[in-house]
Order: sequence, then structure tokens, then C-alpha cells
Amino acid sequence: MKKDSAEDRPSAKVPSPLVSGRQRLMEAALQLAATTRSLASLGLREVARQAGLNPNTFYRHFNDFDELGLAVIDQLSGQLREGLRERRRRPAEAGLKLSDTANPGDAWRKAQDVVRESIALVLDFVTEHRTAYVVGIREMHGSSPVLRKALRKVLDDIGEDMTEDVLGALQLPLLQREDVAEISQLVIRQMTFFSLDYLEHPEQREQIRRQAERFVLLLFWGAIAAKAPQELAASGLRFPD
Amino acid sequence: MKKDSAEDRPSAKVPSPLVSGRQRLMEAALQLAATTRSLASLGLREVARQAGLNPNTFYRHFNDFDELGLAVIDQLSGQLREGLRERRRRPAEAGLKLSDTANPGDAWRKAQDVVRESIALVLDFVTEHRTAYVVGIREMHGSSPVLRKALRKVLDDIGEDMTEDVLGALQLPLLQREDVAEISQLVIRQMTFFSLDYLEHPEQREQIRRQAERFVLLLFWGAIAAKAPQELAASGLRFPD
DNA sequence: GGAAGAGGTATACAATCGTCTACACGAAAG
DNA sequence: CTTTCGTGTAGACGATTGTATACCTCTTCC
Repeated sequence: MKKDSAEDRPSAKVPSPLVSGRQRLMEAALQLAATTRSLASLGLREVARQAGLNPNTFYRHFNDFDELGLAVIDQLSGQLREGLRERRRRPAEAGLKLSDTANPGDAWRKAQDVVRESIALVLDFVTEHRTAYVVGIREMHGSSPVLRKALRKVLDDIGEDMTEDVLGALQLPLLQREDVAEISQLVIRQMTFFSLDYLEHPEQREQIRRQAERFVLLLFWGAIAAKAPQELAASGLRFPD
Repeated sequence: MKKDSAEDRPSAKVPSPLVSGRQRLMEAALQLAATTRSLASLGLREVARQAGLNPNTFYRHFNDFDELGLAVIDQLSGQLREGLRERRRRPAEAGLKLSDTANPGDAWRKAQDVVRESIALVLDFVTEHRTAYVVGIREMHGSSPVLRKALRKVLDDIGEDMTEDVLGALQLPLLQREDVAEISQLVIRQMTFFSLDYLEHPEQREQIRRQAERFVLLLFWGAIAAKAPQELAASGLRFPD
């Protein structure tokens, strides 16, 4: 049998303590999970090696891989929600110029803009945090109930944000809160597929972006048309494209 | 070090040769993947043990886990597509009584029936093949490119079946082939989420089923309303519920 | 200035793993 | 009847893994 020393450590980096070991472990795990296999199936020694740390260092920060996964999720989901909230503050204010008395046509045009911008933001985020996003989607359907639940909650929270946003800033006529909430969840979930397509087919990105926009608008259009087909027809609005 | 013999084998079954070793390995892998972790992270010895076979027997049938995964996918996706095709033959024939001259109201009512029945079929299938389905969804976002591609193709094929079905039997007015194809893909993908919810929350199954039906109808309604809001309003049709 | 604790390391051990080589046996093929 | 061949078994190997114990710095705090 081989003595297991000195073979374990220095495969990746110099032991620069510029970032904490905890952070190094998280990044190493993400990197490995994105290129190799699922988070839970990673070896404790494997990630320590990638991080340039001693295997036992893992124990100092995490008890198991679920704990590491939760830490990563906390860190990044916060970034995503914050980013979404922040950039959505802008069009919301711009939209106030059209006051609550705006006619349906203005509301619908504004809805198009908001949809376009929100989708762009999501797609930018996933390209910027590609590995984390891919691993996140993977673990959402993965084998750890803990991570599954945490990631489902992230999606649901984003859905709630979207619901509030649509209700507050968009003021689409005739749609109740529950209608909007249902549509939001559908949109958020479908976006996971659009995002993966977007990442995996860089040559078709513009097309995928338009498909996503069309899907969202189609849902809202359908929901309005389901509630009040006559009013929609009478408004003379046309579906874009 | 411990000699690794006699500990490996008989954890599960008697060596009944009623089913082939190959099949036993596939089922054991599915079982383990559903309860433990991802397919690719399974140990060769692990599944052999679960199947009640010698570790080396794995080599007789598969070179690696991708190969085993593909075999499972072939076997079950065939069952699903065949089941869908077969049960869809019935309403298609019944639908022929309403000839091509049927008015929009009849076509829309028939669409509701077909949607209801197709969704019921899918949900029945996933409950009947729960472990295989869960593992399939998992590997669709998993780390093996081979399995990912194979499972995406399964979904896309089902989407094409649905497209042909809608075009052939439903004859919804105003929708082009490309519109229907796009909607079909959206529906198939969203159904993966509905199906998982359905499995994980048995107490809310009826509600989830209705949500799924509503989603599909909403998309078609929206697509028709996008093409021709006036005609839809003039037809006097009401969205169900 | 000594104690306590957090973060990182070194070494060791048993268990498990993938794989290699060799053997057994029934069925089909010649 | 003998020869393949497909399938399953047995035993062994070196590599790798998770974990336990012990030691080594630094900060921080009293």
C-alpha cells in the first residue's frame, strides 16, 4: 500500500492566504462539480487537493457536503436576488411617469420592456456565474434532499419577487395576485431550461432570448385573454412579432 | 487490510436466474441512484452487491455507467412513447366524428379533452415508474454529457409526437406548425416540474394536475389570442374554470 | 504574559474501490 | 464429441478514500 502523504496537496495553487480556506474550498468544489460530477459525490480529499489544502482542513469548516452546498447557495442566491432587485428599481421608477391612469396600451408596452430587461438580466447572470448556475440546477434535481429544498426555495423566492414586481410596477389589468403568482412560478421554472440552452448554444443566444421573451409575454397575453377576451380585442392591442 | 471476498455478494437476493444479470444490474443501479446518489457516482461493486452478483459481472455487460444508463433510457423511453402513442390513438379516432368542418367551439372542447387525457397519462406513467423517472430527470441535468444528450432527445422526441398529434387530430385554427412545435416543447419541459411536484406531494395531486392542465390550455389560448384576438372574442368561447 | 481557540498540517489505518488474471459451467455450433 | 462462447465466480493488487489523533502556528482575550 502506498503512504498517502505529499501526493495529496499541491495540485492547484500556492497556499496564498489571500482568500480564506473556507472560500477556497467552496470554489474548488464548484469547479470540480461543474466539470466532473455531482456535489455530493465529490471526495473530501479531492476538493482539498484542488484547493491546495490539507484534507483535514475540510472538517474545520464543514461537517459534510450538504453544509458546503448550503454555504455556496446562500452566497450566490443573495447575489442574484440583489442584482434582480437593484436593476428592477430603475424601470420601475421610469414607469411611474405613466401614472396609474395610463391606458392599457401603455401598460402593455411597459410590460414588454420590463420582461425584456428582466430576461436579459437573468441571462447575463447565468453567463457570468456559469459554473455555479450549472451546479445549482444539477443539485436542484440531485440526490441531496437538503440542497434540493434549498434550491427550490431560491426559485420560489425569486418567483415571489417577480410577483410583487408585476403587481406593483406593471399594473396589468384584470390579473389577480394568484394569477400573477402562478405565472411567475411557471416563468421562473421555464427559465432554467432557457438559461441552460443559452449557455450551451452560444451561437443561438439571440434566438433563445427572443423565445424566452415570447414565452413570458404569451403567458400574460393568454391570461388576460382568458379573463377578458372581449376587452382585449376591443383594445386593439397586437401581440409583438 | 481486509481480504475483499464474501463480503461483497449476498446483500439482496438469492441468485435467481429468473431475470438476466444484465437486467438485474440495471434495476439495482436504478434503485441505488434513486435512493442514494447520481448514476455516474455509483460504485461498480456497489450495484453488483445490490444485484446479488459478482463485481466482475458488470464488465460482461457494460463498459462504464454511461452504457448502463443508455440501456435503461432506451428501455423506458420506448415504453413511455409507446404508451403515449397508444392511448392517444383512441381520442384521435373518437375525434374524427367531428369532421374537419367542425366549428371552433368543438375543436376547442376537444382540445380540452385531449389535454386532460394526455396529462393524466404522463402523470400515471411517472407514478408507475417513479424511481426511473426521478433518476432520468436527475441525469438530464447531470454530469454525463452522453446521458444528458440522450435524455434531452427523449424529451424532444416526445415533443415532436405531441406536435404531430396536435396538428393532426386537433386542428386548432390559426396555429402554424412552428407555433405548435414551440408550445409543445414548452409544455414537455414544464411537465418535468409538474411531474416531480406530483410525486413529491401526494396530498396535492389533484391540484397539481389541474395546474398542469391550466398551463397547457393557457399557452394554446394565448397563442390563438395572439394571432387573432378579434376572432377569438367573436367566437364567444370562454376559457375553462 | 499566559490561556484559549481557530485554522492548517502530518501521519496513520482500515475500508472500499476499479481492475487484472484465472477458473467454472451450460448452451450452441462445428 | 469437442470446441467455442457467453455468462458468472474467486482471489488478489495497488490506489484512493474518510476519519482519528496529534502537533503547529497565529490571534484574541483576560
